[in-house]
Amino acid sequence: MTEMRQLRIPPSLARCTATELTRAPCKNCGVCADSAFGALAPAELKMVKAERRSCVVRRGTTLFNQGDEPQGIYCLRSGHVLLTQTDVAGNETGLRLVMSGELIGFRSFFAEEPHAATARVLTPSRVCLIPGAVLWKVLERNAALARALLRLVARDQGPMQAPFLRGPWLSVRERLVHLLLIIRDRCAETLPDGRLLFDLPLTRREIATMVGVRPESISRAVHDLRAEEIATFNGHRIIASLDRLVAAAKTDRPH
Amino acid sequence: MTEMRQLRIPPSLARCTATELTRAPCKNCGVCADSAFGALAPAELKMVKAERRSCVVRRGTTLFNQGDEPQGIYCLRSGHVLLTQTDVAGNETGLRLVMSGELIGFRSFFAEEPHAATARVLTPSRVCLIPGAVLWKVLERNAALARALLRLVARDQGPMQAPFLRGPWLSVRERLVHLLLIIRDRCAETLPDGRLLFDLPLTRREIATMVGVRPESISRAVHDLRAEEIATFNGHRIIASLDRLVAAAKTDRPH
DNA sequence: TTCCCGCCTTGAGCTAGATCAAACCCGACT
DNA sequence: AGTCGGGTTTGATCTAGCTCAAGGCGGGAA
Repeated sequence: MTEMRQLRIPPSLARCTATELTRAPCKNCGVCADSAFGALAPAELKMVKAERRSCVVRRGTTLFNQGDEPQGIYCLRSGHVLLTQTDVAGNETGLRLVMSGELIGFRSFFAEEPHAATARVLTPSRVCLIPGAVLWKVLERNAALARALLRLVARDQGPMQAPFLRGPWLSVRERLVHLLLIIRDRCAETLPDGRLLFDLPLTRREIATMVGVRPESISRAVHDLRAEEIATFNGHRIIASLDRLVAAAKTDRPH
Repeated sequence: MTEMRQLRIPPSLARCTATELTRAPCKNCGVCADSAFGALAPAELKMVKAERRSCVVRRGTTLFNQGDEPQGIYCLRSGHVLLTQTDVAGNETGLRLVMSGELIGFRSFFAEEPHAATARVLTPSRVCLIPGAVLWKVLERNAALARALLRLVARDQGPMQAPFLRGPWLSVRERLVHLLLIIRDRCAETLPDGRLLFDLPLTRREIATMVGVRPESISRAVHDLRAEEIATFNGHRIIASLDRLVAAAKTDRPH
């Protein structure tokens, strides 16, 4: 318990059982080098590596909750995380589906505001927390990192937040198709027969938050897509034909 | 004409008539000091002031179009600008209503991508363009500016882009009410009798893009709001009672 | 002045998706 | 095995907002 506080693990993680909150040394991790932190000089990278802490979390854990004060930036070394925002009436909106290798929580951190979203773990994940203090220290003297982070934050309003995905212009079926196309390059693998395999344990409710409709509507849309042999949803396996997805999208995704 | 090219005025501005494209010296302008550029040292501020150029543009002018390559950051010294995004099918979405004193175009500039939106002038405006080269030069050595700009960009996904404003959860009437509440503190003045006055020449169509519905629906919602004595829309004048707006919003705006 | 074009308003119908409800499936727990 | 609870499916109904269409208003140009 004392150790956990030392690690600056956010309170929401304190619920984790001992087995999943393994302290991991975080050696030889290339993830950070691939992300915006590629701009770091070796000495600076060493500073970051020395300070950051990693842990393993299971599905359902929240890395942080809407309203929490940011403590730093999270780096998702493996697994999947869903960022959602809930309004006062309790309506949940999916903002971003985070894949392994991506950073989490940086927007609120740099906005210097409480987290505007909740980060919930979808699949067993290994997560690093890079404390804010180190970040500011390194930023102080590395202009290239500043530029890389500005680019990261500026590009954050990704495709999943594209207004056209939620506007009244697309049917539920089209929105679902667009969603698959949007996350395709980051989380789908191509099967030998050319079809796409998405391995994500998304509930109907979670999908619904991402395209702004009700879960029942997703059920019906899924049914339609199967009937038209465009895509099948079996548990956490989604298998789809790229050609038919593109055809069903009708209007190409912009930008 | 040669002078205009010297000024690095974007091509979309080249359409302006001579009278509105006045070259203004941009002296004694406090706007930049109030914005993120407050982090600048006097010498750096002088660099920026030396390089930037200002011009006066009329309603309908576009500062830049979706797809254009960013040339720098615009500073709106006076007037109003609407940022919109259009998808391949021609559906327009209003992203941000820019008020005087605010910066424009910084997101795409720092994303180092073509502009994702079009900036259209709503009321006669005076605009400064701060060329990208100066920005990078100053950023190189001023970590405080980097932090301020990170904050600016991170906070950019403002309330108008809040998902709850477009989701299926709010009626058109409620969305319109929320829109007024959202822009209130930045563009409404309080009349002697306590009511709010918004002085903005917004067409029904422009309002519709901001809340993601059809112009006809706005017409009907406006009619309702007048009937219920919540707000009146006369040309470019919107007069509303704050109390009744808040009551009509039902669910308080989150965050 | 007249014409014209774009914006606004209002009406009438239609339809996609929300809403409510029932039944089913399945894994976790006792 | 039995129970329980959450997720899913499917049906029936309802309604808000889209769509199309017609008419009015107003400002700018010839």
